Amino acid sequence: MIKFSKSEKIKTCFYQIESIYLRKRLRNNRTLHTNKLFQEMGGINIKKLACELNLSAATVSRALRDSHEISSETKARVLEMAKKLNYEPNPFASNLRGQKSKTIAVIVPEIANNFFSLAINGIEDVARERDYHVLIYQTHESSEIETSFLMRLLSGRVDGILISLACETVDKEHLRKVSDQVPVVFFDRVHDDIEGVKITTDDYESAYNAVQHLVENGCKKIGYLLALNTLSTGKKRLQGYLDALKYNHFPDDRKLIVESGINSDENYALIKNLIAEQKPDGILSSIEDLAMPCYYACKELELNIPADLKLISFSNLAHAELLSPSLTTINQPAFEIGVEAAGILFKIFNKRWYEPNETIILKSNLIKRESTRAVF
Amino acid sequence: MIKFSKSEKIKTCFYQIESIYLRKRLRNNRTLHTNKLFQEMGGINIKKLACELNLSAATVSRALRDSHEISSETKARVLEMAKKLNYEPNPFASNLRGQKSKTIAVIVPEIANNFFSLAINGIEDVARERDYHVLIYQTHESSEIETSFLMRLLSGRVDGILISLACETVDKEHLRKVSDQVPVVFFDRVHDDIEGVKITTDDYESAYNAVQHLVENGCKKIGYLLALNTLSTGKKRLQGYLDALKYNHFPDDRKLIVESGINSDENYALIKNLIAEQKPDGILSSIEDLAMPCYYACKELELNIPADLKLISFSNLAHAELLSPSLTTINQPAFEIGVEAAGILFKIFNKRWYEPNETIILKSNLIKRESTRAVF
DNA sequence: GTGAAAGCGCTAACAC
DNA sequence: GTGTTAGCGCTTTCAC
Repeated sequence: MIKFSKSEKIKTCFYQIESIYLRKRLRNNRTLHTNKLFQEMGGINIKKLACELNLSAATVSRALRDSHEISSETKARVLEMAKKLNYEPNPFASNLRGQKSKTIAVIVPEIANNFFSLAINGIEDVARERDYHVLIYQTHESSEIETSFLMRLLSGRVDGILISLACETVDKEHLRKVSDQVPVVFFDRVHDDIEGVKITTDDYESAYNAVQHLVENGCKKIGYLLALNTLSTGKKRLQGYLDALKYNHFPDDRKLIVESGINSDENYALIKNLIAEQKPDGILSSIEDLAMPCYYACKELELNIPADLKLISFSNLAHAELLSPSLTTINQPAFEIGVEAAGILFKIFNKRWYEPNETIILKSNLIKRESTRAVF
Repeated sequence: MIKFSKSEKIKTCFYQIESIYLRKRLRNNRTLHTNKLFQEMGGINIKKLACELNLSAATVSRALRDSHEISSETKARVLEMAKKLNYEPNPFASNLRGQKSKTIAVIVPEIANNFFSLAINGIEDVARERDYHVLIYQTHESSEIETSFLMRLLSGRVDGILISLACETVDKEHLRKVSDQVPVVFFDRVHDDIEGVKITTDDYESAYNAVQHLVENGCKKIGYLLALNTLSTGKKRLQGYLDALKYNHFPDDRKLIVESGINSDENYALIKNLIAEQKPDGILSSIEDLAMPCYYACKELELNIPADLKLISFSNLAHAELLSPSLTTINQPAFEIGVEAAGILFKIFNKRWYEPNETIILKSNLIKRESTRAVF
């Protein structure tokens, strides 16, 4: 038996692989695949690993997946060599074979948003625990982009999808088509009339309680900054506001409701106009982005928060405490929503989820601060 | 010639595929791959598409890639049918074949951070333009997690990597190994002694100018909240601070430098201690997370910002303006960094980048606000 | 201009 | 306990 030194062994392995190709090339009289030889020389794959160990690829594959058919001695050898050569199985090959991608997709309107980045944080944590990969897509609130992402994900690229819908969403048909083919879990921004598992917060109750909080602290005329109204999420917040007004026998004055415009300049103008014209003494904002302009508008109109106007907003601002004045917020458990949504997706993968149309509702937190303090 | 209705045609196609498998199964006397038939009936693939069009898979493939060999009439037919059947090529198959994944990875310490979420926003925008997918990983500042992500990406899962290093990073060896095999672009949190393309901001100048700004507004004793000091990014900020002190003939007092601790409670204690004991009249914070505790500490120590203590911080807080008092910030162009980093990665892909060791420096913006206002 | 067939790297089925 | 082989869906090479 001839003994090889390590480097000689590697060379031998390379020549062995090369000769296979050369033989085939001669046999078929074909040109070699453009960069095949280069690839063979470059990356380390299961064949080379097997060659190095004088084993078959199948055995190596089994050893790496800790199959019971393989002797523990062989397993140890394989694992050691795999580590030494930094071998990582090619995911595309195994995915193609096993029809599993070990990847989930997260589709959100914007990443650079306190709520969504916290939710993604939660999702990524859960995914990492399970050695899953996370693809991120942002729709910028465009239904068209959203649909195109969904269509691109139909091809088996991901095992499941977590989605928070764009405001503009109308195309429910596409959503249904997708969720027929790949598990989808909706979070926060949902549509009640689309079937599926949904994780939301108690939007109705939160809005209702927010109004109650304003009333208790002396508000008589409460405005509402409306957003997400194409989604169930937004509709519930609005309904909570309206029902709370009714409960307090406040008139239902639509002029007190401002609907978010097309950009932040327009929003600012609309909000300033609301405050100047209608003179509300309290405002509930259904999203954080509409609460900030209130601060600026009050500054410009020389109104004092909370003396002249009390403000409360759905928000995941980390530093609401440090605003001037500190902002009373309805704090959604964004991280937990991400964890929960991802957790359910994995349960679906493992066939441990039996409620294809369940809605899980997490509780938001009303954090009372300066902006709604009673002033006598 | 027999004509089929559409549904009959589909059935025929299915039976045709089924019969292929059944024949093989008989021939080989093997059991059918577990879920093969189900798969065949489920997803739409190139074979079924081809079958539907009475073409070969090869022709369909070429038509979809707009090859010049295919007649425009055929192309049109294929495209139409592909659209009708919602056909999306299986990415794992094409990736396996073409050794391209159309995917990039982004590795950051934390997603839920204004700077990183903005950078990811920029990256995602560029990726979407090019029909690339974006994988997200967060290291939570752990070098171990970072290395394990990098190793998992060695297998060809991604065409390139964008990374902002964890503070804890020490394992430069692994980084080198990875960047030998797959293009890597570093952004913001970089190590000068690792080779590679880097996108950073003018950290040294920013810190230097921040100190100058404090001095100009009357500060005589300026503290520094130190972070990222294991990285070049942090070292440059510190050096900027130190050099500016020297320029102003301020003593180089290490007691004025507080190094970020292991958690936010410890940070708060350290910072409060610095302010109480050393009584600085100005503080430069090298990261946003250390600036916020200053507000709380001043509140507790009954010190006024900016009268007793002026504060300036590296930060991408959207609402620095609304803090009380509004915070003077060194604003990094986070979105642009993301765009730039992704842009360079794509240039590398297209072999249009020839500077494997270049550092691109974008300018940060000093935004002067209340927290550093001169008080006389 | 189109079809047949090989092969990307891996793993399941079967053989021994 | 290990080796051989086929095939995941796609693209490319060669044949016509």
